[in-house]
Amino acid sequence: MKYSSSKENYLKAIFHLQEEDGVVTTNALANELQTRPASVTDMLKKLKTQKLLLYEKYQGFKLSNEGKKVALQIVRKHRLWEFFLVEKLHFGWEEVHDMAEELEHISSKKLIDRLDEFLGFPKNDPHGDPIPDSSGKLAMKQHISLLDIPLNTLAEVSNISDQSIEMLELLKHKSIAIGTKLEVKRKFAFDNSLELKIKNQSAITISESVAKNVFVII
Amino acid sequence: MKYSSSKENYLKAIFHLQEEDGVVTTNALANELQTRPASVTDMLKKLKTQKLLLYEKYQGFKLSNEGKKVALQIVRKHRLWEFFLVEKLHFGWEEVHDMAEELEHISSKKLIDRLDEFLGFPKNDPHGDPIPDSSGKLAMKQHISLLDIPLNTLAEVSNISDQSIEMLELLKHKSIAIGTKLEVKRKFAFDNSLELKIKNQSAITISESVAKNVFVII
DNA sequence: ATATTTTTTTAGATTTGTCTAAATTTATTT
DNA sequence: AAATAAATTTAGACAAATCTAAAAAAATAT
Repeated sequence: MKYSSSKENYLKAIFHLQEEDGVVTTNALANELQTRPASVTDMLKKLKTQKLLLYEKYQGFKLSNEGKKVALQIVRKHRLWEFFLVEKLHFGWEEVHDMAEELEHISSKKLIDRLDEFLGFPKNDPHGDPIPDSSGKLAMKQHISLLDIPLNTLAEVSNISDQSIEMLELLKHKSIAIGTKLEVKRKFAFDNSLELKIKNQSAITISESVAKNVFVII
Repeated sequence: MKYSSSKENYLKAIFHLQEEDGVVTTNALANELQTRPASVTDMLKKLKTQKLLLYEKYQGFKLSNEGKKVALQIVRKHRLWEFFLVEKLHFGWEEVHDMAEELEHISSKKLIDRLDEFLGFPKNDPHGDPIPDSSGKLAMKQHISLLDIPLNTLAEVSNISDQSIEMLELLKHKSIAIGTKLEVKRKFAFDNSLELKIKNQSAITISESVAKNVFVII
């Protein structure tokens, strides 16, 4: 079955919001997709007709199994293309998102499976997010917030949950990226700010609000 | 400026028909795009409004300079993606067309220039068609002797330099004519004879003295 | 528990690209 | 040169995805 780019975008957005907040609302979805609530309602009805969504008006909605399957294939495509753009075409991981938004709608499954093979079956995309396998299975791995790791323990940045331009700009300035190895040296109780040490660099400080969006594996 | 996939398809189709036949007709274009003449007329008006096409009703049409420029960028994208699919993802050159039809509408110019670089600035796509450079310049097809083309590369017979009755009789027997598409499968060092494969036919052998008079474009 | 606010949905319009059927223009025949 | 045929265009309709404005339902506050 093939779906329009627009439908695919809805499915992906619902999938992400569902993961994050458990429940998805019409307004939240409209906000995520930069559109109007009325447009969302229109599309929800279409997705229901195609059995991609379980939806009763005013009663909320969530993806059907089929809808989840389609969403995972799009997530897979998005993340593999991002990996390709960074690893092979040498883009920075902060500039690939928009290109991947387009590439994720290329339909051929054979193409994406070949791309996966060409890239060496990567487990995570350049932002640290896991890449679903060919059958759509998503490996869960535990990302821990910087706030929750013990002092003086080497940790590797695996994921940035807030990927706003502003956040990325700040992290770039502090030399923090996916894969950066660091240790938390001090925690200040007053404002929950952290002092970090990155190998071969001088100590830096980040606020609680930044730290809670930086996830690591230890 | 960004154009819809549909507009891009029209521009590309007009470009190709223009190359081939000099003049393009509404019917020919409808046939090429598998659509109806009425739909073509509708689109021609839109393309004119956007100054991509010079068009006066009932008087025929052709691409403006701007339209040609856009068409060449799409051709560039199509051929680079085909090259990528064959060289990097190991698809056969006969199975990549539909995928490239989708990929050619990915908008980022930076992406396609990086891809070009990644691929080593190839001059021709897997079908032998020339790839426009970053500025949209299209290298003129050169006529090369069959003796000088690489193995397993699709070539189209463009010229026969010796047009004696004897030569033409021989070529007729071998089913070789202007426009015939073939590949050189083997070169025998002993007598420089060649083994050729024409689509849908069994392999044939020709001598060096015949081959040097058959020119092709790749 | 009623009033108010917020969220969601409906009704009707708009844009893009397509279609069919009919009209018009151009080309071809006799 | 008039008649016929072919090519092209117009008129009016439709589907997909979106929008605005208004109505309906649910949530919240007094």
